[in-house]
Amino acid sequence: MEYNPQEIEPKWQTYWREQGTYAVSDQTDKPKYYVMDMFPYPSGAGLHVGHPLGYIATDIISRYKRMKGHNVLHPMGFDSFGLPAEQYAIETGQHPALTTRHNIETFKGQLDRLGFDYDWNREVQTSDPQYYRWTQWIFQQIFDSWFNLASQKAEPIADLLAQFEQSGNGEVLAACEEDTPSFSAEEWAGFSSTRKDEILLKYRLTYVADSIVNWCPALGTVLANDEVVGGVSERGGHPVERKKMRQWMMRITAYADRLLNGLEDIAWSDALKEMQKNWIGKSHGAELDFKVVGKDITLTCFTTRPDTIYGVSFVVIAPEHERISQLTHPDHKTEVDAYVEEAKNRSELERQSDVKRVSGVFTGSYVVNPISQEEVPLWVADYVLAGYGTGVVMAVPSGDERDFRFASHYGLPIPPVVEGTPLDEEGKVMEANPTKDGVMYNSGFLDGMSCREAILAVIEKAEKEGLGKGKINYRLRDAVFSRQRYWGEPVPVYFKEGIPYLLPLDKLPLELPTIEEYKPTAQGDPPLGRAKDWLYEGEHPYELTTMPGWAGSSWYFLRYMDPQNQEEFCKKEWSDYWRQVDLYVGGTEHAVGHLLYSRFWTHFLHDRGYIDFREPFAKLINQGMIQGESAMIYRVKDSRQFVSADLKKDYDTSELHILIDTVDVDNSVDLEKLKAWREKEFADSEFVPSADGKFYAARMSEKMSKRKYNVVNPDYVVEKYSADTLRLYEMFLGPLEQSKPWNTQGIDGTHKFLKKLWRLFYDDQGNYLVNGKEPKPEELKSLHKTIKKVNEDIERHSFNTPVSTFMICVNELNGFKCHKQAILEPLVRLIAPYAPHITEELWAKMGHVESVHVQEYPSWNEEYLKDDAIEYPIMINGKKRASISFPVDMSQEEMKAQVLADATVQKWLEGKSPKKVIIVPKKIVNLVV
RNA sequence: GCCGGGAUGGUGGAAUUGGUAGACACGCAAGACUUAAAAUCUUGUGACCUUUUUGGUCGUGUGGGUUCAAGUCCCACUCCUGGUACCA
Repeated sequence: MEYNPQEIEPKWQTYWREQGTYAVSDQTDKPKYYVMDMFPYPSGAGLHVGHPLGYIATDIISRYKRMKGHNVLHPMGFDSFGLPAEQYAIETGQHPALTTRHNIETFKGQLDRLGFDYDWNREVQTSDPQYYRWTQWIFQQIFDSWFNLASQKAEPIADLLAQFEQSGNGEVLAACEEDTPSFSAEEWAGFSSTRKDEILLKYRLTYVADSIVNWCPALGTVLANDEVVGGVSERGGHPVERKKMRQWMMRITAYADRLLNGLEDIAWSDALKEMQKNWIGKSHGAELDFKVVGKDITLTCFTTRPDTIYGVSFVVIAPEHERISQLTHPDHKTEVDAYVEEAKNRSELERQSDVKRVSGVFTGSYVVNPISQEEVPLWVADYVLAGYGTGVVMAVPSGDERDFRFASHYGLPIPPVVEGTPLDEEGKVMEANPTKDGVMYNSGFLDGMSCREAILAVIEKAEKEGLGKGKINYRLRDAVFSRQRYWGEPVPVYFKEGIPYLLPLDKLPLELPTIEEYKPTAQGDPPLGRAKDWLYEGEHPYELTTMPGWAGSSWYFLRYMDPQNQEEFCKKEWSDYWRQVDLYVGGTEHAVGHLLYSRFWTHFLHDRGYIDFREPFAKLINQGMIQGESAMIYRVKDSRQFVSADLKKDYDTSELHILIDTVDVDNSVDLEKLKAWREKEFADSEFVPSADGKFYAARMSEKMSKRKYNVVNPDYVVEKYSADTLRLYEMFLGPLEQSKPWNTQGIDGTHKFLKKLWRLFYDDQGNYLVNGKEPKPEELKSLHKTIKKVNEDIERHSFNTPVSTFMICVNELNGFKCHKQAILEPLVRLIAPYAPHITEELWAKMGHVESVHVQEYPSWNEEYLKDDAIEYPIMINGKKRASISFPVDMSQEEMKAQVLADATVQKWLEGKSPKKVIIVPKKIVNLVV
């Protein structure tokens, strides 16, 4: 009887399903453990070998913790709203729900074949109305809340309303829109109800506003900042424009400080915390008011360096600034208008690609430095961003590199104000000095102060004289919550006189309407504009945009706790039991998107009392990407000729990805296979081979992608080897966090290990070898050494090292010819989390009825690991010269005496006596002569 | 530019607190079994030197330093990689 995974793996998968082996129990006396993967988007391409990496790790932890006596929640679901299904729908007319359902079936089939212990009864799908009903419900709670800056938390809008009625909004400290008017209780009482609702909307945590958004014409929708990478869309790489649109927004900025401080309570990598910190971008500084000469306008500038106020030689305003036309002197109108127009037409990509270009125009106006009273010119330039700070910057060319470049280019003065700024012989500033280490000069009352003192002095003076104030600024923007798409959650509101109102609770879920076509309407409305009677109570229009992809994924970890609940999004009893996710595993691509948004929603739900904790994910591991191996061949430009990779330097060539399967291990291409793969393309091509007659391709590691023909599907590995082999191999490949290329070169090693494990139970003739003999000390030692190391390694989340440890143990037991039940039983339990199928089979062969996966995980006994004696290497001046065995309980003095008396040591000492003898217990003896 | 992470044999990687660097696996080589191949098993495998050796020298990206002892700690640099950027 031999190891036959094709037979045993499906057998046990069926058994687990039928027996409900992994059903999550409701017994709450056990300690809980919640381990979760980032749920996948069910793409049409199915699972590739990169997906399971994290899934295998959480599966191992899940099985390990269960065997350790925990009640484990290890769920899986699908982030099933998204663009690809909709694009496919536009092309084929097929409803995205159908495509999605089909893809999910494929995914689940593939996942099951790898033997994961998910309890599918707890599956969630974000596109399921029974799920998005609660996404809509949470949206409504956010709509029904405002952020109280005094208490630093979200509170019900009714409380705010009560305050307005009692004392107006003069005393209210709230995160709200900047154009919110102030009013007294009497004024409030006099407002129409529409006016009241309009004002309340400015306070809500989700609100409608005209804002500048990232518009992607190719995708026909807006994108969040984290969905735009380097000026193009993250998905598809299409150009993105800045456009002003009326949008739903989420007031995540109110939570900026909370999200920043919360990072201290969670075990995430420094790299990831750093990314979130940078994204939030907190900076301390001041806002200073510059009066415009001859006009009744004040421009407020944000600066982190108020100390350099005497170095201001001009002020710059962003071309998108609203008041530019008022600020432009009639003599300069033509130039300014032309500049503003040009800036508007530049795409984000263009703007970012020539960052070094200096451009700007003088407005003809002057502003007054509030501290020095000096008049300085006001310029317009696109290096100032409208979206950050106030859109106006006080330029200090001696202290800021960009200001310096601008001043040099346009011949503006560059007065130095901090000692240590590099000057030439004539006393001119040679380059900007952005450091804060120095003493002020040329700076009026600040002279002689350090930068840090001067910063405080300027803020103090500005606040006393009403010229400005200390200010903290954030890079974080409010999140755009509207997508001009069909395949997303409908927003559960209707509009009356242009003001949004919440749909009554009993009308949830507001389901997606059926439409004929998924394109935008002829008028440019989103696809929902095509829906007939998309009206509340037959007259009030519903919202036409849908929620973004991150809505459903921001709270899904809560739904797993109570997935079938029809009354609540999650019963508090269950969120109180399961609480935070103890271990969350997923890719780093969600560092500032999903991981920030779901922290935001979790903080919010906590504020409103729905859950008892603020942070969703206590520990997070970013698994590395498994890269695919691509193969490239080289076509001579404008010809049908291809040249072998080693000859490409002699030609002008272009690169072409080919199917990786057509390339042999030595990189030579099987031309017959290649032609069969793409008959039309290669049939009459000419292939110029290398000197040895073979035609070579080049290989490269890059992200797996359908377009690069380098996708490796796990099903293939499961068929050729086994699911257990794949699981072990993906772990064995290296540390979980590390990115690594997929290659199957070493996969034989892990497969061989499973066969060796099997051979401890059966010989080649199929005889059952396991016996009940007493184990020998060396066998017990080998086993317990292994148990100890594996336990410790899993506890510190090192998933690769236990595989090696298993291999060493099995090799040793084979060497001992040990087939003893007393040794093999714990061994099988030990390996079970890594290789669930083979261990289940072997466990059953040993006569057990109950699954190995509900057994206790083995723990070690130090007794078996004790050594009578330990061998110490003896080093003389850093060189190993001898090796002596000492009993464990021997004193250091005795050891020292023995070392010095040893014949070999004496020979090396050549009669000299050592200056120092260092004995490190259980490690080493070092003699210094 | 700024902020992270990293660099160890032919390859993937191990070394947990500073204590015999290279575990384990792949690959390669030799051998056993076989008519043969596959599979399996055994042995060897960092480099160089040497008069065989149980010998010597060098060796964890580069150059310095601390230490009895450095892949590990400190300083400077090179390269790779992830993030991010006219953020004032």
